[in-house]
Amino acid sequence: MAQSKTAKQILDAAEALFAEQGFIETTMRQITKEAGVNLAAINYHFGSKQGLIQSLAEHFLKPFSEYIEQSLIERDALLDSSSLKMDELLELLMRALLHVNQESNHALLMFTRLLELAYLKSQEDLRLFIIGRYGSKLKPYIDLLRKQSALMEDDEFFWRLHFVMGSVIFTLSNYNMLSQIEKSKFDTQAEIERILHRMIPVLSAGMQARGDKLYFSRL
Amino acid sequence: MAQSKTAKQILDAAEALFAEQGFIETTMRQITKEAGVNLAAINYHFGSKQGLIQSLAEHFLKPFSEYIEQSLIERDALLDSSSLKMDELLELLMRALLHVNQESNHALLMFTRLLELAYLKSQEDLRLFIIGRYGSKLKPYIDLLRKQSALMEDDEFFWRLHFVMGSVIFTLSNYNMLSQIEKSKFDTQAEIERILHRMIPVLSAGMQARGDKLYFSRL
DNA sequence: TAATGTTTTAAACAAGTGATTGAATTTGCT
DNA sequence: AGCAAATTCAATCACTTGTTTAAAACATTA
Repeated sequence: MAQSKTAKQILDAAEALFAEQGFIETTMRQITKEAGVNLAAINYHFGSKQGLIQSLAEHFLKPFSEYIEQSLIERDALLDSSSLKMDELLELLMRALLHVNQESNHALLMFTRLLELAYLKSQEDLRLFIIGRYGSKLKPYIDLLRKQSALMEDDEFFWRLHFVMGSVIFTLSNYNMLSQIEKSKFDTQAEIERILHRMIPVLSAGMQARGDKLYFSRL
Repeated sequence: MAQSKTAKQILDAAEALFAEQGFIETTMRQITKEAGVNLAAINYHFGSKQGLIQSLAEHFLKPFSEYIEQSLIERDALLDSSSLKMDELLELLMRALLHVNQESNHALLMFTRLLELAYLKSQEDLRLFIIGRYGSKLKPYIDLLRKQSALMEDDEFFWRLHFVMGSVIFTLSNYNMLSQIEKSKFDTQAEIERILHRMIPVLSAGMQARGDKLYFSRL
């Protein structure tokens, strides 16, 4: 058996709690209580709390990056670099995110928490782990995104990627809390889909916008 | 007794540490050690750690919102709602952020941590405190932003504001860490200024982008 | 069945957290 | 100066964190 019953229960409980509260805020006692297992089970099966997080990280990042890789191959985007326009590239990204979310309805938030942890918090370990493991897999996609963006220098593109990531991560992180306040939980999956789609024309316009040199001298 | 020497030292140390590490990650022992005061001083002068955070919150949010209020008055934007175009509104926002940063070079990051805490973490107390205290002051600015955006429904605008906030918060949160890695700390203030200005055309295009009818039948 | 390896359990550990106390000290005022 | 209020201080409290331990229970297999 590749994965014991207890380990599976821990992963499920941790996924839900991490997605809802974040990694640091979630304690091992919460996880094990929710999972109905002993406190020591996490250390026994995953070595440490960090080990549990990394285990979950692979679980979500792998299908995500593979989905993007596969999509690019299917659509021959790697041969013809102009076959996919900006809107289509972004929609592909959104589809990849939703694909991750199909495994469980917490997956997307878990995924977001991971990036949040890797980029917002000073968690250099996890950050390097993610980049080293999935950076090369995602590079072709980034390259395509670059080609469909407005003409700009490397550092300008670098920062625009941050703007895009910020929008996605921030919005999805917030969605959880906002949905509780608005109590419009009738159809979470469809609602997330709608928000992600709202981003496409906005981010597309942003990436294609001409960088205005006027501002650099004005302030 | 407007502010004792000890309280001032605590505020300075807390500002630097909070900006660098975040609120939860920074302990009272770190702050008091850095400030060269006794551990109990925080509770004596601010009641609690949360009291210290709220005190700092006011210290930064007040000049920020007042700067925006004042700028709108000076430029007669409240009388003529079309006097300021989208780019100018966003530049005004960036100027307000930089204005806050003039008091100290940690101010902008502190400011960002505050919004991060209020929006990303489930800190309902601070969230309501901020909205209740500064929401009404910033409403005129939001209204102007709305008027200069593409025609859209309320919820669409609501989410686009999130996209913008996400870009700003995420990018500024990241800047601190990235600048350490790139060790290009030659001129922090100018570098932040450059990044903020990079956002203007991107965010401007995003807010003015037409919502794609393919995804929404309502608009 | 008996022995062996694996898993679960309750309890405790070590290290941290923010908050509180009461005595010592400093300060401000008449 | 002297007294009262304000402030500082070391010590400690009550509590939480992730982790470890060693015995108990379970599972597997020879």
